[in-house]
Amino acid sequence: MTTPIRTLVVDDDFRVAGLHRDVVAARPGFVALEPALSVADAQDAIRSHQPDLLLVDIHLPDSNGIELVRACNIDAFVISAANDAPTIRRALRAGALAVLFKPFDPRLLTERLDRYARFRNLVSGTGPLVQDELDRALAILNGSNDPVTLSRSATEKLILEALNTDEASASEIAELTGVSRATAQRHLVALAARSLVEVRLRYGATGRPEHRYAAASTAEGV
Amino acid sequence: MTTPIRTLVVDDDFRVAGLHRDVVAARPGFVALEPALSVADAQDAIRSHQPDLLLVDIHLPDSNGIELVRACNIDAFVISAANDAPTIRRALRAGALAVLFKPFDPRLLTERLDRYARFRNLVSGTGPLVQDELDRALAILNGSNDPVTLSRSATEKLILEALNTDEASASEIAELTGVSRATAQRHLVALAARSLVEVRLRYGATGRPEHRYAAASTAEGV
DNA sequence: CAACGTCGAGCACAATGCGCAAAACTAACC
DNA sequence: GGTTAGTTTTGCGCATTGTGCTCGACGTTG
Repeated sequence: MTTPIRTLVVDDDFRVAGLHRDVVAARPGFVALEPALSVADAQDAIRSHQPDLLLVDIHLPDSNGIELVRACNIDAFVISAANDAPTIRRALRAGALAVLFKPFDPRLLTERLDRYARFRNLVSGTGPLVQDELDRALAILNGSNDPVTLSRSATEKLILEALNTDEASASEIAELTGVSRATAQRHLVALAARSLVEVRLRYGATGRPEHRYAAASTAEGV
Repeated sequence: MTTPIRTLVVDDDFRVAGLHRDVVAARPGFVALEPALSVADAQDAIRSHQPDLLLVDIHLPDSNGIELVRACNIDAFVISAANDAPTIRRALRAGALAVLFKPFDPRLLTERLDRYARFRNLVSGTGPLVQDELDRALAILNGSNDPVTLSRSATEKLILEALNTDEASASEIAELTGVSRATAQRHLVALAARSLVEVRLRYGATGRPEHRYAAASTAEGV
């Protein structure tokens, strides 16, 4: 497979769109088109550039990303801040090959892109497929073969849940979760490094400034 | 799962439609509607009966089965005599949850129906899904051939009995049962993957958090 | 017979908690 | 203003515990 996969990000949040475009651009075998910030932009870009893959946010200013996916005969991932089951079912029925819940670790997108590339390699021809080949391709896209190295560890999940929508220090999270302060801090620092958590410093008391952590607001702003 | 999955077969070949309807009708948890022989028939049946799942042949006399799948917000399998890769890609982009190549062994349809039922069970709620849950549901639908049988080996039975109503670590279960710690853990992990066992992490001691296992509560029977 | 699945032993290493030193702040003092 | 002391928080190295994996043995099945 020598032809790069042209990928169009469709998201009205300029910063998120840029982040996802950068993830795509960094992937060997992929070419990232300039993101589209609306369905109308996306349709223009689709006409101009014939992308092979769309990364479409559900909530777009002028329409619904799911309808865009349904209407175009292009492979697509749906990206969603909404994670209610009915929305997800609608996305799958519209033809989404994957659904990713914001905010997600960029490595999850990377992994899904790689899976898609392998899937695409198997179904990209013009000749006949046999059932086994198709099943294998779909298993690559959706299978559970890979160990859950890219999903959040149990402790990470616990810490993110403890954060909820509040801001907290590492000590407070430690008390809420039962892990030690040092462990909570280690995880929070790592999550911040991956942009899943935002950090703010609190001054005014004696001693070092306290790091306050909050869940990343990229999803909440949608 | 108490509500049967109403399933509509859409195929212009009366005999094949009847065959597939019979496969569906024979499946516990499924109700087969009277097959539709054209897209127009199908649209009538969809309005009258609100099917949960369509089995749609691509080649229909008055239109294209893929367009029917695309246009309706209903879970669908596509059944196809055509097995060229471009057609398959179109079907997947239209939202087909599975693609089956005619002629196929009825056991393949049976297996795919069962997978769909389990997938549906996981995504049928109205509440939020997390990424892991969605991924697991899709893996069930399309994953490699994990025979997630409900039968239990002797060792599994032994371990479940040792769990009883208590919470225990793999080491503790190993001592109670006489199997090795690694084997106990293997089985407990597999049981957890099948939602028969619940896992909780215990923090506070030096060293990795300890996985504590408990028999799944009866809430899983919903 | 070969193939396959399960098990146990042993090992590497992942992930935790502890203890402590350093960093970084505020308040007090000169 | 600058300097120092006290305090709080961070960050790190180390020891410990638990997990996950490999590989060979063994029993079962075709």
